[in-house]
Amino acid sequence: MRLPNGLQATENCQTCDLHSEDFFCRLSPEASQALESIKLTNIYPKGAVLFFEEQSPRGVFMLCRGRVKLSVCSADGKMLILRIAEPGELLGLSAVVSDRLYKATAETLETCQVNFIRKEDFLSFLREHGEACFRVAQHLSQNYHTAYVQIRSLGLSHSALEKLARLLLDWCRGNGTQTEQGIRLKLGLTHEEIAKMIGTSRETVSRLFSELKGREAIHLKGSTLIIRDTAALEAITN
Amino acid sequence: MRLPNGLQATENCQTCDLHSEDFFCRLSPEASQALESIKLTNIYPKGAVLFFEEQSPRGVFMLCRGRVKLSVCSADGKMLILRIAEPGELLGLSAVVSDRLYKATAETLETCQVNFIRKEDFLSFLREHGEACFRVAQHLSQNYHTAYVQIRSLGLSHSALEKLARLLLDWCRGNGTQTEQGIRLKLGLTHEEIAKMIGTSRETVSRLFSELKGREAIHLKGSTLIIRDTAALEAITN
DNA sequence: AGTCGAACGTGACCCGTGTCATGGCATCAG
DNA sequence: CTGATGCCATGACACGGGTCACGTTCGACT
Repeated sequence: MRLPNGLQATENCQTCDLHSEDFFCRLSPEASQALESIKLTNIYPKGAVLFFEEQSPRGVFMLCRGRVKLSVCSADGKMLILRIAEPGELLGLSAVVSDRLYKATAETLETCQVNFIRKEDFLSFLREHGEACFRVAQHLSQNYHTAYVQIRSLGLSHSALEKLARLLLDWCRGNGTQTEQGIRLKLGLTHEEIAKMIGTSRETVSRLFSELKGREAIHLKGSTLIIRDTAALEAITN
Repeated sequence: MRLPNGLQATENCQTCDLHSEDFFCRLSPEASQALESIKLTNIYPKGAVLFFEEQSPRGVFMLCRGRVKLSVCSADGKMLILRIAEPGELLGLSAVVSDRLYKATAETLETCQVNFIRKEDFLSFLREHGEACFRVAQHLSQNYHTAYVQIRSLGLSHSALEKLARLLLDWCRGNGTQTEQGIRLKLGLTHEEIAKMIGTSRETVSRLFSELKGREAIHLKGSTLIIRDTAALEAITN
């Protein structure tokens, strides 16, 4: 199960499947309680925007249920998706901590449960709870790491095929389920969105999927994708 | 002046020109003293490697004097420069905080003075000093921000020219000095290294500089570059 | 069933740039 | 002076992939 209920999150993190970097987990009872008292729980429908790029930060958003798309946009309308945030993540964290503008736009991909904490409340919470502060640092480290992975993908790839292969292998680790035919995973994104994740065009993504199908490396049926030949993908990424 | 002496760094930060995100500044006397007692000062010659990509972290490096190149390398030898670290930065921070491997290689570009702090010492220092912990979070935020800028540059640019223009404008903000002919800045990197910063080839960088000279946007004499037409560069970046 | 819009597939064309190759121009050691 | 080395400049060429165009498939709704 995903995080079952925001209000109980701090008590039952042993039983939920959130990653260990989840901010809720393993806080002391006092810190947990302080956090409880300053957070505001909201439900957002699909397509809602939590915050916009270049907006001045109002606070941080703890994602409890649902996925959120984080993207940036250039002046001429070209868009790049930074990542898809999963439950357990703290969005807008670096903007609040370093008192800068939000650097990305956060849009829900499905119905989401979100706990909002006002900037001032969050900062004074951090000032009083050193342990939480350390967890924030770890969370930021994690963000930095995913940014680094994307930089590698964008900057070191020789072709769009290589970037796509990297992305698919990444998804395997996160959401893949092993079957006898290969690793199966549900891709909840359109070709258009995949294109925006690897900085290429929709048409190219279509063509690359065709190519990988031709090479028998993958198999597509509807929105379920089966990776038949992991080694082939790894060979592409060198 | 740059950070004049590692041992006095915490006392005279008011007078040094390090950025406000500098980790040394504005710690309480107790925290400063604790930091003093666990740091080890070293001098490295040009070309020395502080740590390698994929190495397990030994500690963090406070850069006091000199510049350090942070780069990543793909399996087939292609290299990408993440950024050039300036005095005041804490290198290897995210690896130590989140207990992962170093994600980049750090190589000195010139003679550098560096304070090293062992991982265990640094973590227990953070545990005992909440204020330092918050500064670490801010520092990581800053790192995340520069990573984000690079992602924008790599992912949203339509051409190598656009990426180069972005890089030059970036340098203007950091190291540029206004003159009557335009903004002058010393480029301490070879074309090869510039190419590795924007993910292109050395030849392309040469060609692009020629093109910008032809457009009268810049002027090159030796290693000093004069930006004659900032607006032209901004137009390129949209 | 039919209709409509969103998402996907694929061909044609052409610009940008990676790669290879060659040569100029510094600095430095012998 | 001469050769070596590192850095920069520039031409030729091939190819990846962005863009435009059009057709197909799929699911949602009436």
